[in-house]
Amino acid sequence: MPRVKGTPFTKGGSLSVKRSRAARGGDLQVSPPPPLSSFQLESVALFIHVFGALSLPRSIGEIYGLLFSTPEPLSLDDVQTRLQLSRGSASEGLRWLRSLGAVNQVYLPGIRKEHFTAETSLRKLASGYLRDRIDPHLENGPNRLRVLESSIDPASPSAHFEKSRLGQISGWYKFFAKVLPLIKALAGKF
Amino acid sequence: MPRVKGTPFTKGGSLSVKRSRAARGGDLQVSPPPPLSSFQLESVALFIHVFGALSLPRSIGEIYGLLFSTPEPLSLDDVQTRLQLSRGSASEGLRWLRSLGAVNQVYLPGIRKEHFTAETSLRKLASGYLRDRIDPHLENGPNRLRVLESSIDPASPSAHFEKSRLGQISGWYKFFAKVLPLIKALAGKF
DNA sequence: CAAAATGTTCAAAATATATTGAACATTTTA
DNA sequence: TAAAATGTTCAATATATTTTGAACATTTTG
Repeated sequence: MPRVKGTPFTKGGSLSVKRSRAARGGDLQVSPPPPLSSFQLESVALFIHVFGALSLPRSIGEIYGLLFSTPEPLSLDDVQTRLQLSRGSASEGLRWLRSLGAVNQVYLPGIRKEHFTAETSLRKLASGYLRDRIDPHLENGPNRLRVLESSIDPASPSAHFEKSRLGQISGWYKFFAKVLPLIKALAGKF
Repeated sequence: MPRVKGTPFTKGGSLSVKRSRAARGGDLQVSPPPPLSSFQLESVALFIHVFGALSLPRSIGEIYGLLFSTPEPLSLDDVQTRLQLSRGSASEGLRWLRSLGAVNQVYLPGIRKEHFTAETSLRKLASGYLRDRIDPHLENGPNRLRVLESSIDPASPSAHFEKSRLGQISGWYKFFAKVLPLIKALAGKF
């Protein structure tokens, strides 16, 4: 069930002479956006849910779900029309997914528009996500540890306690340094 | 740097005769909330960041950071006063952390108020987080797979493609079923 | 080159989430 | 039992994030 909310009507409306972007471009048949198959609908719902679990916006889930459930590569306009998203959302969502490596660009000979397909290799998905959303935090780790350490006054009575906490955190970083590569490696087998 | 925003003054103010909640309770000295040490300040900043990476609210990070960096158990009022949080945030934040297992209740003999300390065992932290925020999604997995499968029309020309996608997803679930216990096990060593 | 097609950006609006604080519930004390 | 202490809840408000859409930039076509 994509797009329950949305803005059902715009102010400009029928006054405008030049056709809307959506009405102009893309597929040959114009007005009625091709309805989604039930497999597509279910996939979109599933990925809205999955991406939501990672606190990612609904539109991202919708776009990935659509591409995942569609055999042919789709263009920006296809995505926008079929999901009834705004141009901006479709563009930024696709860009985000691309930068993560969750969506691949496909060049179709003789066709202007860029087309996209879903990347389904778990290895690529996982490593993209970890690279973009987890690793950066870990890279700052040593820095943060140093700052924290320098905030300890060795003369203070709590210095001993604070040092033990510092040790704690540094252990956590080591854990992540060990476990992340392991996850990436395992993901390669799926 | 906790609480940059916040509401610095209230309307009722000095008219009210009965002392404010904060002024009444808790520590012996009344008005000036005990200032945080620099180690505490840095810890709060660190955990706001860490929890933020998991898209969790700032107040949760503040509370955990304070408890983490404080040797003595703190009461709800202590937390509220030192972080300048609202009563509701402190209460709900502590409850959330408790339910996750990230905060332990401590009963101090002869003292009414409940007191809390930070749980620092990575095993407990990780398994609490996974149990509350990840496992539930995986448990729905088989269900979701079944729904998705039943949305495939075997007669349709895309049935073959859709079945392969279904297989893909079921592989992903298997990956998680394999990797999560592994993470929990490894966390035990840190 | 001008017009059309395509893609991106970003300020404003819509939506979602977190925080506040006062009312309420419960327990303890005297 | 009444008053005080403690803790929770939740409607209202504040804050943050997402979405929209029209303006803009860039590329391609004729």
